[in-house]
Amino acid sequence: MVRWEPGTPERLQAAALELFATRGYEQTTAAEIAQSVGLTERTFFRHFADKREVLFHGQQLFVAGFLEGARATPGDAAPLEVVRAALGSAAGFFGDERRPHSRRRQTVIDANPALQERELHKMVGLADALRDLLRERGVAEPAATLAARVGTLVFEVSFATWIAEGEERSIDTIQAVVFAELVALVQ
Amino acid sequence: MVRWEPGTPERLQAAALELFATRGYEQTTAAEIAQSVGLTERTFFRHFADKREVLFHGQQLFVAGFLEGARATPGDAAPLEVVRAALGSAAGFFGDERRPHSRRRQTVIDANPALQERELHKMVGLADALRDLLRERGVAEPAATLAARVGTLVFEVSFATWIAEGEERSIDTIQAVVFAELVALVQ
DNA sequence: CGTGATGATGTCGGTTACTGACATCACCCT
DNA sequence: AGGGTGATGTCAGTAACCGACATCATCACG
Repeated sequence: MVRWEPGTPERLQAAALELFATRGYEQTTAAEIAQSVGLTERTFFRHFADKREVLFHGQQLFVAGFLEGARATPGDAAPLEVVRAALGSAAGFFGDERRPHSRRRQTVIDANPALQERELHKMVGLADALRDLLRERGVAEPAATLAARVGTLVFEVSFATWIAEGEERSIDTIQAVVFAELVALVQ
Repeated sequence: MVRWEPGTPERLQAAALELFATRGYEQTTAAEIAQSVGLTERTFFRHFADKREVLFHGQQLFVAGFLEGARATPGDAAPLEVVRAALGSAAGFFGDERRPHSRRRQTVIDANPALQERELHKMVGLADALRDLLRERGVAEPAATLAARVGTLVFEVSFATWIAEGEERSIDTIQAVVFAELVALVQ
């Protein structure tokens, strides 16, 4: 018999998603989320810097994968090749079994500007990390920033498509299409 | 003698920028901003939906100009030409006389994640409006979203460069360079 | 010239997000 | 057995907001 159930942040996250999806984000208090898993509000805020963060726990894995893909590329690869590698490696985190959960989560985010702001900020944070990686490889500005931001843009658009009702293609496939569209656009 | 001084939001904005720049954003309360121009906290929140918004008052002019430039383009122009026109027209709002103020404001934003989130959200809102305009002109997805987001990306990067210490080129000039870099990147 | 509508503001009370300080208490190591 | 550790609880406080109601110069209109 353990003193505390393990996986506290995960249980809080699951409870939060459930409550946000049913009652709505603003109609759910942090205290309610905590109580629904037998904890107090204070404990909630020990695990998450703020109420929004509860929906973003676990993203480090995705971010790490994204950057790992970029890093695994040869040191003299063209910026857009590094970006492509990052996208490919990130796609590994979005298998078909994850689609329903991602859909549910995204529905909550799309309904709340406060959560959208946080999501955008995370994406730009990821782009900034990729930009730094490109700079270390000698890519100058503004090319490094442009390449990195284009990478997260392609991901965002692809993810939104992957999530869409009725969509069945893998995110890999979608990313390839979106990337091709972008290249075709810029001529 | 008028009952209320006119330009209440503008006075609040000026006071807020001053206080944010000196004391810091989080160390400044909405009540303090209001008091510094002889008003109450409640009045502050009647003019701004939240504390962050005070720094974004007046952006409608920029947004309107951006979209106006896009709309002024022939109906069969290529997506990227529409985007280019939007950028050119937006540049009109950033003359040299505005540079010191923009710098000061951006310093405050760059120092506060909460303000960065809001700024990003505004940019994506602008991209969404441009995307809708492109869709009305028959541009399909994901090209419409990609073109629109690329437009705000070029603006963001150009603006950041324009703001940089020692930079003296006009934002027009910078935008042309950034745009060219982006085209060169995507080959 | 009175009067009632108007609109920006003030006042007040309440909720909720978040924080610091301190207490608790099962577990683990020695 | 006993002290250290780490996650949690408790409590009090600050500040961002919001709803409801009061105030009061101005102004249109009769």
